[in-house]
Amino acid sequence: MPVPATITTAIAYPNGRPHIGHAYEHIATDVLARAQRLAGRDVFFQTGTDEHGLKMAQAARDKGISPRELADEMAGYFREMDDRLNISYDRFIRTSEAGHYQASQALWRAMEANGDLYLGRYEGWYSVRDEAFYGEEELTAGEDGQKLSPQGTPVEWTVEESWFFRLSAYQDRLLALYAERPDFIRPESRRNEVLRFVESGLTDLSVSRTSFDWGVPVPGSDGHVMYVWVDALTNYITGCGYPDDMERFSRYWAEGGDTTHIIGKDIVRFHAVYWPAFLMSAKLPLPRQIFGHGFVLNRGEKMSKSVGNVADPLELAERFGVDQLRYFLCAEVTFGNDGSYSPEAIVLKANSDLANSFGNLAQRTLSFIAKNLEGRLPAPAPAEPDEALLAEVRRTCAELVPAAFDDCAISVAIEAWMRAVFACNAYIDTQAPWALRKTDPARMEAVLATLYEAIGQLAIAISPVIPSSAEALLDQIGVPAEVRSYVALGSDWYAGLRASGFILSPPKPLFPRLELPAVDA
RNA sequence: GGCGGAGUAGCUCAGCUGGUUAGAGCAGCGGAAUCAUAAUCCGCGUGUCGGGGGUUCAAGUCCCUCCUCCGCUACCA
Repeated sequence: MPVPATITTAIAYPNGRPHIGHAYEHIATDVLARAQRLAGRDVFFQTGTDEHGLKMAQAARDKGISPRELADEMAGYFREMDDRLNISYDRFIRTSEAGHYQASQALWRAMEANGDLYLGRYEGWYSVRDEAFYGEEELTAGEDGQKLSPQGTPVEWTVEESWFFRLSAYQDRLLALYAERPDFIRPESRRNEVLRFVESGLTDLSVSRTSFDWGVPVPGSDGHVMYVWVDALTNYITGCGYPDDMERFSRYWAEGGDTTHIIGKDIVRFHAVYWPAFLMSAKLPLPRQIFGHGFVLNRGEKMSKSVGNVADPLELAERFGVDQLRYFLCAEVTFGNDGSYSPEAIVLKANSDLANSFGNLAQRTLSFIAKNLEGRLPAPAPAEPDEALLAEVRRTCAELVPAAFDDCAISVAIEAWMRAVFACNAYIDTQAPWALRKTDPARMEAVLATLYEAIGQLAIAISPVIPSSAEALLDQIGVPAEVRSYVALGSDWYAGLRASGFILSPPKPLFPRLELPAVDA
């Protein structure tokens, strides 16, 4: 029995509404989680929102509401996005939950007990108006010689009492970890950056703030709240039961367990350096892998509010379809690299792969059966080409695709799947059942039976990416729920289904062809 | 500045530790077929593998150098 798999997105910082980048991360993670479930794993998939910190406090103040009110509102948008995009999370965690405060404080105490926390002073250029510290190199000089923040507000040298985490003590252990487990940080390029960063020397980390109070209180230290990353990272173990439900914890956050954090490349350091150091300090197990994915760019350009090219994922889903959007992002973007999106690209990809290749394969096969056999399932009589096709499809669906998903190589899995779809279309053209209809009805049935089975396998294989479409197709062709998994792909459901007297209803197209968008500026 | 990555067909990219005539998808052109969502199938690429130099029997694949782009270079998250 394989060990349980814990898989997480980063928790989103909800000082604004979700954008396509959040959607991308959640979709990709969902695909990986669904693939693990199909592989028979016990999966715990967590996502959520990271609600503390200065920016949230500021955003709330700007809107004239409390941070908690803002968090409630924003968390709702994120959850709505996840639900709309068919994200199969098991837990949507919010860092403002009471249980999370307990977990964060328990982690804090554990680090403190290990001697890694000490009270010190944080000094730097502080802007009262921004409520933020800035580095010397970020400052500009005003007219009168006054130093100014990047926002143009005056800064002054300020000393603030702060708790520090003895990160410097973990340099060697972290380097040993990276050396021992080359796959701890992926992809390779991110690993190199982290290695270089840690090799260059680590300084202790300021882990508390006194300048605002929207955060988890530091236990036994009035006026201090935890640095937001300390409590944000803790979300992963909160969701696994820490510290109260250690039975659950031992299942989903075990030593030698299989935890994967899917995160954006911009926050790799927090996950690959701070987080394992915190866990080592608290004597808790480490995740197995940190995967830093790339960004989705709008026509090759970074999205920003000021440019006004921020894509609303729900709008895209509404316009093109949830599965079409999911498929596009997974197929078009090599996981780990940046990718580019445009309405034309979505339409092109969805039409060519889903509507024309796979959807039409199903449609032409199923409608042929519905018309010519009145929906009765055709009798198999495997000849060489049939066996060759099924062998290829089975190898793709039961081996290649799951292996690629397991390796977080989402687009590779889809490419393999597409090759099998192409093979089916080539097969149907070569065998030409429409010609066999008059010349050799038995052979025609054998061809159709082969295709029927192949289509079922293909639908199961791709279901993590396009879950609702795959499910609709599998329902349509009567594939029993219990064989819809990678582990059951070898089972002969077709014979049983046929013996049961299943009648195929006339199919309707699975993926409507999308129209190329009118020039939308 | 330091460190790292990338520059391969019109477009998006694959090419692991160097080895047969450099590949895939999309787009384009030609043909076939007509079961199907005018979808499908077959065929078609003389690409200076960013420029230059070098190592080697052999380099997209290693070394040097130059050009361009990107990332990291710690306390906003």
